[in-house]
Amino acid sequence: MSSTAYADGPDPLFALVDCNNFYVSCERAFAPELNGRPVIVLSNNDGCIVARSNEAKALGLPMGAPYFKCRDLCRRHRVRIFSSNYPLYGDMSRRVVEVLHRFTPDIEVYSIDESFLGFTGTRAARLVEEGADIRRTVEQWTGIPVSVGVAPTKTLAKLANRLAKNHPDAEGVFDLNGPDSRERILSQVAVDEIWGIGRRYKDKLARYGIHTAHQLTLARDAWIRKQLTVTGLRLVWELRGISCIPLDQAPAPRKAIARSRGFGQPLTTLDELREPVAAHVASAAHVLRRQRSMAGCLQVHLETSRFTGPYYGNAATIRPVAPTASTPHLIRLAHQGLERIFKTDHTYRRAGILLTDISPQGSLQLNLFHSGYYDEKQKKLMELIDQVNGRHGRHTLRLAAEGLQQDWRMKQAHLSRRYTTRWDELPLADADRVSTAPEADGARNTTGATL
DNA sequence: TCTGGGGTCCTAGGACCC
DNA sequence: TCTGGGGTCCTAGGACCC
Repeated sequence: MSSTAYADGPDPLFALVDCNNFYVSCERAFAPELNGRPVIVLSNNDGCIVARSNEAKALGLPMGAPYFKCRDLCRRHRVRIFSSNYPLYGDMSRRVVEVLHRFTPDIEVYSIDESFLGFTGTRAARLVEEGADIRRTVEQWTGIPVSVGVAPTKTLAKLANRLAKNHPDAEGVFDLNGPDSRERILSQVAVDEIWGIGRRYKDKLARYGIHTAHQLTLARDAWIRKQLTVTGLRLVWELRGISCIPLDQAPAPRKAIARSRGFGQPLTTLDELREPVAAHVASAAHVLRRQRSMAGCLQVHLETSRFTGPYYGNAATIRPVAPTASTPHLIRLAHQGLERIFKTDHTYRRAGILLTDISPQGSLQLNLFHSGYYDEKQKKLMELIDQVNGRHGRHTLRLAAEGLQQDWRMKQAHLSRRYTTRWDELPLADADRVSTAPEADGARNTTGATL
């Protein structure tokens, strides 16, 4: 991109807005007594640490660590523990994006807690001031603190955002727009802090004596292309200040939709396994229909524990006669696959499904000899189910195959309320003090477990 | 006892064809 | 004796992201 395309002002700029410790901040937004205390959020099944407050980071609790290995440390320091509450985080994320839309229409929602914003023309010139404004507004309106990185490319904006978080005097906004200071800053950034450079590439680059972002920008293009593929070359150009990765405002439909989860307790029989497999299919098929697609291929997989005992894992691939988006059809196929790979005398810990060969609905080549697996009648039925569940909650209508007991459901011992998406779990305002609603349901904690 | 889940893109190599 | 060359499609695996 060159300035000639924007004759009325400076080059376009990107701002990356990233929520600080997002899941922890969501919990804090409804339980202010958690401010200033160490807080962590656990992955599904309360397995690993996936979010930490700054106080928890300071205690040395590592990201991604298995919770059971940190339990003692958490207990000693009275760390507040939460199970992942995705309905809450998803809704808070939507609110943050809504606020961002007040600042620019050019937004790429990159993940649940990050968005790229695009600015051109004269507004780009005062983007640092605007960044401070964005920060104030989002925090005031949603309760979520964010950091803002400003730069001429998305890769540099990612880096600027990291600096905004780590530099105390940055006050949450960091500008990597000036080419002069950039060289000095990049020579203090380790290569694996760059978006797109992971551990493998870090090791590889270290073998050639490249340790900092600045050193990487000095490497020869042909060499980079060979070592890091075209993706890496693009990234290095971006570090040099040349924008190669455009704002992606309308993400393409998914090419694969996966659902897989460890069970809350091990399962051993085929009958028990049918239920989670059916539930995974129902969930993936819902996403499939939401993007108006059909799947031409389905995989089922099944595993014992990777950590204890002899490992067994297997997968089956099944193709419907024609692509379909019908939950009952897909469940039938998944169960066929499950029967093929199931073996007795194993304790299974995880099952999953994968939908691939995804095509848009309506593109089906009609076969004269059958009416197609996803005909109008099927489609109407599925749309009705999706509508009801959209209005009254995800699990209002479900197929018998998904089971009622659902003993395999994941462990969530420290779940907070769904403050923003359930009427019966709303926070209550009590005189001049906002508190959480009294315990209405024994299975849910108001503010997580106290250890 | 207890170790997450869901994606994308790129490349190399094999099969097959002319 | 002498054993081409190029294209396409598919898959597995590697690397990365949050």
